[in-house]
Amino acid sequence: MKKSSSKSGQPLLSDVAAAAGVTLATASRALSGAYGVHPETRKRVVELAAQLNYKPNRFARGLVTGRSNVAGLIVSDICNPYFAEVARGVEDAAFASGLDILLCNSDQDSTKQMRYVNSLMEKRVEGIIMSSVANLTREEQSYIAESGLPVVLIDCFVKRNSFFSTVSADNELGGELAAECLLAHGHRHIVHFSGPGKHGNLFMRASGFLRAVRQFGRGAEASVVHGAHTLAGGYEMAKKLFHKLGRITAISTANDAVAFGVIKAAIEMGVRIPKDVSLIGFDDVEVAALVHPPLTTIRQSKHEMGVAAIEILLRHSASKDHTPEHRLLGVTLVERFSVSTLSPRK
Amino acid sequence: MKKSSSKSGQPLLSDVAAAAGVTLATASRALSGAYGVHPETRKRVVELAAQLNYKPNRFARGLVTGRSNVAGLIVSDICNPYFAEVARGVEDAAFASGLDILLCNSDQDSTKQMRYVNSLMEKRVEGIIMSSVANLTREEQSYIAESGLPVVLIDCFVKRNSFFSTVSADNELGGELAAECLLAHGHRHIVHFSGPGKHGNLFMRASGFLRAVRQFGRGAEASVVHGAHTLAGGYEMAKKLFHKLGRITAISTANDAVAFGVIKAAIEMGVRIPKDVSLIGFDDVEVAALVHPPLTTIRQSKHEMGVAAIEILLRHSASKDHTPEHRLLGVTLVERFSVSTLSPRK
DNA sequence: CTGAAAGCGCTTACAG
DNA sequence: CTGAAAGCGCTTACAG
Repeated sequence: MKKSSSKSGQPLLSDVAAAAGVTLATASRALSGAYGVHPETRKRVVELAAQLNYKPNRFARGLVTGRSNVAGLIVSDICNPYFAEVARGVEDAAFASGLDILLCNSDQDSTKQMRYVNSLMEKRVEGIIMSSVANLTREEQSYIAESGLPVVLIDCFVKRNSFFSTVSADNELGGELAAECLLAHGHRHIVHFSGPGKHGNLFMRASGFLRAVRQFGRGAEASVVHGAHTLAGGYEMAKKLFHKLGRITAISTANDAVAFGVIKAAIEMGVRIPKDVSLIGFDDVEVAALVHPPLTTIRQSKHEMGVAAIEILLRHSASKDHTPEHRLLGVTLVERFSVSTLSPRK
Repeated sequence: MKKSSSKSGQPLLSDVAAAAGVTLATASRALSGAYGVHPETRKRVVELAAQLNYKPNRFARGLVTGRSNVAGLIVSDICNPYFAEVARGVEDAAFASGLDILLCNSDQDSTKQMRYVNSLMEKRVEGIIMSSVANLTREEQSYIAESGLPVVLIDCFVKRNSFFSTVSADNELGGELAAECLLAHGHRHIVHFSGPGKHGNLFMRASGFLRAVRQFGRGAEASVVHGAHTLAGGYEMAKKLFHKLGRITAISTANDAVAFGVIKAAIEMGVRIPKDVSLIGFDDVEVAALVHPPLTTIRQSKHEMGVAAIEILLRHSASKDHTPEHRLLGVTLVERFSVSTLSPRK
């Protein structure tokens, strides 16, 4: 007697039920671990399923349960080590809970991002984690919020956000720490390379930075330059600056990627760090310790942030209560060799 | 009249059909772009669907079509920039074709990897792309092959592979290029830091390397050290080596991550690169240009490899012919500042 | 503890 | 060009 199976050739639950001499219902219950199945029966079904290489069709299951066991993760660009580390945290926590992750690169492009959001909704994901995404318009926010899908934003400030959970580093404090470090080393003419004007969390870093200079700088001067918050952006900003450094002795950057761009420009133009200018980054990405020179920077807990995001997502997808939850994670200064000490009266 | 909708609150195709005054079948055809729908009708249906925020339930569609429009991507660790760049290529090509990507980190752990494979199969993915995965046993290979799922391996050598498509860099040539570079700079006592013994593509690099030394080295000596092919592995191997450098003047590594580990150890132990030892990597990851010193390395086309993998995957998932296809991509030497020239008779 | 049956929300022959 | 109906492969009340 030939075994019946789907047109795809895959064995079906009915195949294992038949083999075990029970009905579909019992086979289903045995496999799902539900109560009310005789241990013997369960054992037989489970064994047969394994033997036949039975794989439940998730479409069918999803159609009735409404659950996908998949979460969406939208990052700007997985090639940026910062996002890679966050993604790893997300993925580790997800794996531990039996969730799979759909990866999306937005490139900070809001059209692309909304295409992904819609695609994720069609796939009935359990929720969406967005890390430093393109700015959502008010309409997009409510569009997503109304869908009822749990959303958690990682290190992504949204104005008047009443919809989404967030997990962030303490960006303002980080900015302050960076400023204090530079000040403590005697720098009094400082530039902060920030992201594009409206980028929320980078704005927090800049404002923490400026506030600390104003507060503790005893007249030290700090200015902010806006650019892309990428390696390329840092490269551009640094090229321009290096042509006329003037009295500037130190650069603080919105993130390590920008700092790497500064380093690249410095190598090309023969500017020595930290002899000619000091440099401090933000993120403490793994390679920060390996660049030339090893980068002094502000560390944030990227892996933990990913893990926290999954925790919140899971809690929300399990209940109907989606009250936003906000988590703020600490930051610390890690000193390496890109900041030099200036003699008091330069 | 209240609109009927699913228990999840999402509007259904029947809602838009009703609103448009047509049947389910027509609504479905209008939305799917199939032939045989009056333009006017289609227009009406499409507009209503948009207006109602209708999102097709992919479970239902998948159940009948058998297609998911999702591909699986298994990498060792997305935090390794090499995999991040490959993943980006995969993702870009996938996005262009309307495919979504399920990201899996195997950590080179074959249990974890097989758990992922099974999970991907249950989700009826269009195929699986594996990048430098844990070694598959013969049984695992046929298990996967028998499932009929298209698989493409990226830069991952499998012994006597008759099942899976592959896209690889020309690893042997890369090894040769690295050796020739070192030889040309006068080095005659060289160590190659390879991965764990059995790792296929790294083995190719090592053997290309050794062959070139033998062939063109006029008596130069090269030895191979095996370790983890990660930053940590490179760090370990370098620490050990730096304690007794002996006559060694150059190190070649299986990949850039290992080279970064060597750099880390060098910084810690006060070994100067390239003054005390020269160093050449493999991959040409973005940050290779930024480390201390900027790394001379072998470039492979990571993004292109990801794109090629999706191309093959798509072709195979569209037809029933899964004849394995093999693609070999070129490599080039990129010289930076981590290799110094030795005087002839050291 | 097990079975018979309905139903999840679509797509797709088959008629007309 | 459109409709009525079957069916994709499961899970889950509802009975027994």
